[in-house]
Amino acid sequence: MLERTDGVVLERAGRKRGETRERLLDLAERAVLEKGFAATSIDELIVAAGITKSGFFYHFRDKGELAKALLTRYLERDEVILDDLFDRAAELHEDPLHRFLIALKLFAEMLADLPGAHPGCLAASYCYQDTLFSQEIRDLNAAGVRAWRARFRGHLAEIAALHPPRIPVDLDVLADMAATLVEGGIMVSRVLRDGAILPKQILAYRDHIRLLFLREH
Amino acid sequence: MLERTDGVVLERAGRKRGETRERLLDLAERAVLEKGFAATSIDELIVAAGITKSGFFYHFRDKGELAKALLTRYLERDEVILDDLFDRAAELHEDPLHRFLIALKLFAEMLADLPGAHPGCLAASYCYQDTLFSQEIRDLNAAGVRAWRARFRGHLAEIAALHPPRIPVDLDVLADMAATLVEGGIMVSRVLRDGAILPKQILAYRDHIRLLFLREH
DNA sequence: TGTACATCAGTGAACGCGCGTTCACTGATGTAC
DNA sequence: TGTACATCAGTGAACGCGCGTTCACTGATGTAC
Repeated sequence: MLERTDGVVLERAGRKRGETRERLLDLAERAVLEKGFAATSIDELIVAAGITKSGFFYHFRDKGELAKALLTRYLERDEVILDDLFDRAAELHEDPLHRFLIALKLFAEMLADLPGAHPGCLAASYCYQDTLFSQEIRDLNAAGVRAWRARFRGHLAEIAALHPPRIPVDLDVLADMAATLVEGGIMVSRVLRDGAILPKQILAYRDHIRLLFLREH
Repeated sequence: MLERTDGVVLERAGRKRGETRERLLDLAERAVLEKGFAATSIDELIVAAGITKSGFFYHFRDKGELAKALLTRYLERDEVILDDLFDRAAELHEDPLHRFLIALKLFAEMLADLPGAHPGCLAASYCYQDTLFSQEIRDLNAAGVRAWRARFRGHLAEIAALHPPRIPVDLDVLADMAATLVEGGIMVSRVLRDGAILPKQILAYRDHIRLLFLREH
C-alpha cells in the first residue's frame, strides 16, 4: 500500500502483470461500442481504471496503439468463439450439413443467452469511423471479415459436395450472408433495443440453409 | 458580388433560400459516414462550404441540431426511394409475391449501379455512437427501422395469405431480415471495399423468399 | 414610386474547456553475482 | 545472504491546439403603406 499526497490510498498489491492494461482495454471496448472511438477519451478511461494519464501512455504509445490492441484482441476472441462453436457441433453429428445447422443453433442460443443485448461489434464500429484509423487497422478489419467468409465458405463447400443445392448458389455470397446477418442483426437489435432480434436472424439464416440443402420436407 | 477585406471575392448571387444549409448537410453527411459524428468538426464543414463559423450557427442552433437534421433528411429520402421502388414493381405484376421479387431485383440493380460502393447508412453510423445523441434522435432512428419492418411485413403478409410458406415463418423476423441484410451488407461491402457484396446479399434474400413462397421449381 | 422597417444570411472576434502528448522523475519488484 | 543494477508500472506537471459556443454587429433583400 502506498499513500499519495492527496491522501488517497492505493491498493497496488492486487495488480499483476498486464492487469491494468487489460482493464484499460475492457473499459475502452465498452466505451468505443457506446459512443465511438473519437468520443472515447483517455481521461475517462484512466479515471475508471484509477491511474494517471502518464500511466496510460506507459501501456500504449498513443491512442492509435489502443485502437489496434482493441481490434486485435476482439478479432482473436471472435475466432476462439467460432472455433469452439464449430468444434462442439462437430462432436454432435457426422454430416457437414447437420453439423453446420447445429452450429448455427448453438450460435443463436449463445447470442440469446447474452445478458441484455449484444454489446456491439467493434469491426462495425471501426468501419463507420474508417478514416480515423491507420491503414494497418483497416487491413486488420478486412482480414477479420475475410476470415469469416473463408470459414463459412469452407463448411458450405463441404455441404454442397454432399447435398446439391435446390437452386444454384454462389457459396461466397452464402458465406458472407452469415457475417452480414450478424452485423445487421446487431445493428437492428441495438437500435430497437431488442436483444432477441439478432439470434432470430441467425435462425432465419439456418432456415435458408435448410431450404437450400436439406431434402426431407 | 462583394469583396472581403482579405481580397476573396464571394459570389453571393448563386445562393438561394436554404441552399447553404443543404450544402452543409451534404458535406456533413459525407463526413459523418466517413469518420463518425464526433470526429466531424464544424470547422471542416464551413471551410468546405465557404462560410464562417457564425454562419453555421445561423443555420443550426448547435451541433445536435445538425445531427437531427441530418438523420431526418436521410430517413425521409430513404422512405421516398423505397416507395418509388415498390410502386414501380407494383406496375409490373399483379401478384404480391412477384411484385415483391421484382422490387428486390430493382433494389439490387439500383445498389449495383451506384458509383463506387454504397456510401454507408447514417442510421448504422448513429447507432454505433448512440450516447452522443439526444433521446429524440435515438427515437427517430428506432422509428426508421420500425418503418422498414412495417413496410416489409405488410408485403410479406399479403404474400403469405396467397402463397402458404414451405416451412413455418415469423413474418416479423423475415421482414427484419431485409433491414438486417442491407445494414450488414453495407458494412461488409465497406470493410472489404467491394460494392458488389451488398446487391448480392439482397439477391440472396430474394432467393430465400422464393424458396419459402414460390411453388414451381 | 418612395420610404421605413423587418427579415435573411451571414461576419469577426473572443472564450474556455478538454483533448492527446511529452518529459523528467520514482518507488516497488526481479535478477545476477 | 547481501548488494548492485535493471525493469516494471507507474506519477505529476506542463503544453498547445482544436473544438463548440456566444455575442454584438452588418449588408442585402423583401414587404407594407
